[in-house]
Amino acid sequence: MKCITEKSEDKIKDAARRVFLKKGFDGTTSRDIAREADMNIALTNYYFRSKEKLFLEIFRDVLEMYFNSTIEILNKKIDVKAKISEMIDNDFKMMKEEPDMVIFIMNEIHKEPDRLFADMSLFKQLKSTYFITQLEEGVANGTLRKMDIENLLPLLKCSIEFIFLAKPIHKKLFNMDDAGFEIYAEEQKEHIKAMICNYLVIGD
Amino acid sequence: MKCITEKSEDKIKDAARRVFLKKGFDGTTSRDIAREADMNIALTNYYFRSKEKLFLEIFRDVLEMYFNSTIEILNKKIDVKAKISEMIDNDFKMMKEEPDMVIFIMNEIHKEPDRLFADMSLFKQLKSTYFITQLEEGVANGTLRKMDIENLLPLLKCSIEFIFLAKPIHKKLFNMDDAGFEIYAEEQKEHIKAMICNYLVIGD
DNA sequence: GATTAATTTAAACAAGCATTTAAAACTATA
DNA sequence: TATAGTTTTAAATGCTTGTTTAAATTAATC
Repeated sequence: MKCITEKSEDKIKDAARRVFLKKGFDGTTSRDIAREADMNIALTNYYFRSKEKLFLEIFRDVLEMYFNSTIEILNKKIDVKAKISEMIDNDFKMMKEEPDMVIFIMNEIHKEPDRLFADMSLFKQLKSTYFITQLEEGVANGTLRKMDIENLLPLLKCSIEFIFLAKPIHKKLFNMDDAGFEIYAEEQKEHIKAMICNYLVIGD
Repeated sequence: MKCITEKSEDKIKDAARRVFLKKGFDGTTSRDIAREADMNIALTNYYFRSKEKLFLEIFRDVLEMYFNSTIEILNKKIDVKAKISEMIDNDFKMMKEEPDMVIFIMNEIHKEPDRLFADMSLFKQLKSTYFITQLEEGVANGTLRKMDIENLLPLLKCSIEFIFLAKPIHKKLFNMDDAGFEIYAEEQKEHIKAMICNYLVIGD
């Protein structure tokens, strides 16, 4: 992944990504980024023209990363139960690899909803996945409860993402260390899979 | 609620609460607060000594507000199904009244987890509610699935809170205006109640 | 190897930041 | 009404912010 001699532009972008994800746009200074990248403070503007433009580039990338794996799974030719399980596993993996991502996305969109318009194509893709067809077929078959994608998708996303969002609260409230939290999260994951399938799949 | 002549100290605190909730600590300047309160910029420091101290007072209040109604409901002498329903209704109401609250809490804790230590008593209260006894009794009875409070509580909280957290995304993704979102949220609320009870209560 | 272009640098820029100052304007008590 | 205490004010504090400058250094082209 990492080149021997990473280009300055990429070095800055990678560093900025790390800092922005941790501290958010408002909490990050140009000097923070330069320090993290180990580069001169003027180079951010030389390559990206402004802090705002650099941020928007990164935000676009992060949003894409957040949605891409989901879209991929939703289009897989596997049955609904397996798909739900994989969706949740994937979210779980994502939250472990990029624990700052979801709170970052939610917070930046909350403060400036227009930032969301960065990439419309992602939304179009999400609205035309094979999963939607599967749900409709299942309802017609009588194997699935009637439920719109609008209602099901957030259920799949929220449960895992929320416990990572609220990780500090959980650790404090239930006296867990990081290892304890991992065990707890795995437990929770299985509950969620069972609960959603239970509800969606008729006669499960 | 609002006095005819609100004391300056309260005027500043109320204004600061509004601004902090909307923009977060980093995104809020002393001048923002003074402008919102329509007061001289020096008065914030006159009454609260610093922006940080004012913030911590407000953060404590918000955290208390977030947990208090939950604790109250968990201690009610009503059956588990009714309690779950009321918990979810309460979260729903809270998110409509204070849409910025949850993202604010999550974000500030994420950036500075030590802020959470502001009020330990809330956590103690949460860990000794009547609901825990009820769950244990239900498991002993064979009426409830074996499930720890650690696993159940986040399920109750996450589903409603998450769709409000991600409200801009939902509106954009599913082409909703504010009215449409309200209808959608009500729908989702009923799904969540049914799904959780379905899973928890044996033979439901 | 000289000349042009691209990159990096230290220093400076004005604007905005949280906070402080000291004087002014109130309010309450005598 | 005079006096002491509280509250509010405009102005200034020193520091940090994002961004720019112009010179220095490196790389590329002939």
